[in-house]
Amino acid sequence: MNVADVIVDVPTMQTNTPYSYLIPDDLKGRLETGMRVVVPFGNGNRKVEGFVVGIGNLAQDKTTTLKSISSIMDLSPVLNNELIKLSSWMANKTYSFQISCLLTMLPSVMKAEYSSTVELIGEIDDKSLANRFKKQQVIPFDEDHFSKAEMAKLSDLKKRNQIKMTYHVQNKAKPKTELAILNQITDFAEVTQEISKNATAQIKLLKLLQKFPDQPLIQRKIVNENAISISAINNFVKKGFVKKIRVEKYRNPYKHQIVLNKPKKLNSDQQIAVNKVDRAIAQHHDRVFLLEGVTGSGKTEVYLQTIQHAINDKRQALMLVPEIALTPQMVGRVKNRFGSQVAIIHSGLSNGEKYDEWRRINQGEAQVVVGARSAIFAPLKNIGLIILDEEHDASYKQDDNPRYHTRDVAIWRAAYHHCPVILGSATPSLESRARAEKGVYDLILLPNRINQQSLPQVTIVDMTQEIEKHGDIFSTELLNDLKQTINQGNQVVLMLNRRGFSSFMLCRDCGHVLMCPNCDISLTMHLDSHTMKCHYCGFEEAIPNICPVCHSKNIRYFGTGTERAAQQLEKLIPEAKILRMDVDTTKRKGAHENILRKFGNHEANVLLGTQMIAKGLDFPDVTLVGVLNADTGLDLPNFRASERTFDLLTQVSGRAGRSDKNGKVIIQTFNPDNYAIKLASTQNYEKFFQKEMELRHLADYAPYYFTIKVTISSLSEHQAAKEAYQVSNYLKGNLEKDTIILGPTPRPIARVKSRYYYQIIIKYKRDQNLDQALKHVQQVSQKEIRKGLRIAIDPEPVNFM
DNA sequence: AGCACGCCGACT
DNA sequence: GTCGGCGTGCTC
Repeated sequence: MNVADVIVDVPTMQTNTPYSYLIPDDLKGRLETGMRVVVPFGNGNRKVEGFVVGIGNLAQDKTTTLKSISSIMDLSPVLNNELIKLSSWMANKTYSFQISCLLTMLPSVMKAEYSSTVELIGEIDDKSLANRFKKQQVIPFDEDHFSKAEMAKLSDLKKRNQIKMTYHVQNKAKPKTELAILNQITDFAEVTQEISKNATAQIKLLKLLQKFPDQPLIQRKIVNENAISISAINNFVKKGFVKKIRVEKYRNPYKHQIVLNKPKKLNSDQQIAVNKVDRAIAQHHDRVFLLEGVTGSGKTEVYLQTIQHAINDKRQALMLVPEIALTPQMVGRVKNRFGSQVAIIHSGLSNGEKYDEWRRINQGEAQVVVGARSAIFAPLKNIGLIILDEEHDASYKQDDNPRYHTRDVAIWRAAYHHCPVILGSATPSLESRARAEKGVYDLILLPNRINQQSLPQVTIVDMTQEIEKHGDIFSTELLNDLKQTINQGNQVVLMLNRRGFSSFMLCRDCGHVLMCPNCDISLTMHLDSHTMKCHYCGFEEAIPNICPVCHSKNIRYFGTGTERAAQQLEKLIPEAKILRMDVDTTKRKGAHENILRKFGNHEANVLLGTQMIAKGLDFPDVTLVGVLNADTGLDLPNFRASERTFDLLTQVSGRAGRSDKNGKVIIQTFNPDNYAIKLASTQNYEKFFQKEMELRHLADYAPYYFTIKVTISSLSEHQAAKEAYQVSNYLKGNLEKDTIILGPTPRPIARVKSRYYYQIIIKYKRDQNLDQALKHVQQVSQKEIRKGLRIAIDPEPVNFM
């Protein structure tokens, strides 16, 4: 056991494989698989972080001389075998580097920080450079801190050994540690002879060591629990019988004095669902259940009770929710049921807090983990149940490398742990629902709202008939209902899926539309910040008074965002007290909770927001929901546009009438006959599913075909286009005949952050050559990649912009 | 990624 | 003639 296989933190195609390192004697016995290490890599004395993925003996046929591991970064492993296996599966499945997968599975503080220093050894004649070394011989090396001439001088000095570069790998993850001792004795009989008979403390310590010869013993515990003094321990250190080391300090699992909520009584549908899942938990069966329940049907109670069963079975539960549904309301329900056994991972935690929570889970102190996408990698060791709430939600797909889908990872982990998965939704993804149809998943229906509440009454308002009357935002019907609801003391949720005040500026004289200088997208006006903003790259500039092209004063702003809607509504209904909730008002930490708390306390009667208000909110006094423009998602260049619209409308409608009061929903649209809008108004998922399946079948899209999006981008449009055609030609020549290749085409928003994007869509049912062809593409384009080209391979993309 | 090696153009 | 530009290969 003298060699460790290490995945190094060098994310490239060529280094995407384990490298072998010798384990130096002083690290033997301490190094374990799953630990992070610092290793030398490449020329000079460059050091990088790496993950030990295996320990073994040096293969006989290895002729290369191996380098040695420099140091260990962790006191105990941060990865178990399951997660190491998962990372390699994931890398393969998402066409990404294993190191990227490993790093996304862990809290961000585990990614090392790199820096380097230069030490002056000889003399330098260069004046400016000599100045830098005036105060000290060792200075930090930062490439853009030195001029080009100085850099040249430095590399020259280095060649002549006049300076020395040192590379540092900083570990940002600093768990609390405490002193422990590690046994060094091999022959206990011999040592026993050596110790004087009246040294009682030493004899006691020796016996303790003999009992646990291989594990570190915590000094504090030896002193407190065995009544052995520190001086006896230090004596042993002097004699070389033990070595002092630092080990991670384990938190005391605190017992929370919290009144736990009792399980609620289930209706018969819920009971059937719970029973089915329970059976799978008990039988260690990795079954996938699709729990399809209308909004308000009590899915959460099913989750909570099945989680309880996993715990009763001495196993753990993992519950995933979309980030925006991770509201205090939802978290509260889980915490109140399971108390201190719950770990919550949400975006509001600082990196340090996330690390603490992660360690708690890793130490086995949490039995239930709740979190958004990345929580699927929680280091639970004995999972009995995995839940994906709102399984259709787009946020479950990671939009950059590694482009994994949480659902796939969940199913992989469930298979590993032999436990069931619940995919819950009122509007399942077509893929999941189709799988349930085929019997791959087990379909469980919750067709009724709990307590026999009726679904809210939904009215579709045709805005093409309304536009003349009140500007273009509020229809007469919605205004009347708003007034009525507010006067009755009830509350309203209004959704407008567009941020800002106006979505674009148009010059009436020359037709110029103000665009982002870095992206092919118009700038949105924000009154809050008095700027024109780009929603893609964050560019901001002052709001112009005149057209920047023809200098005409005749400029107008079009398109309505949440800001303008709020302003208009204040004018139209003065008694409306409005809370606005969108990316702009929730940026600050805790702002999200704040807004919802205020709304819950009736400090406002209208909650106006973007799609982030559609999910999970449960306010009993909301009796009216208004969708100001149901069309925003419909014309996106995405084959899931209808699905998204149906989902969004169904979700937001579900916010109305959740207690004993009846709810009403008004959907304003310019496409009153659109099937997604019509069917959402009756919450008819089944019919929508049938209709959408027909269309997907006709257009050869999911779930009938798998999709892969290949995006080629570069700062040079020419390079991107050229390479895109080369890639597409290669694929056309190497994929099977019934695989469909669309493109290359410029992406719908062809330029973002000054990069030009081309994309190719591959649609296939089964293609044996696909994997190899795509890997070939990644391999072959290395040259272009060096010149700034990027190739992103995205299996089952959710975003086409 | 980061470094060395090696091959070509523009300069004291 | 040499210096240094960048294209290419390699890292246990």
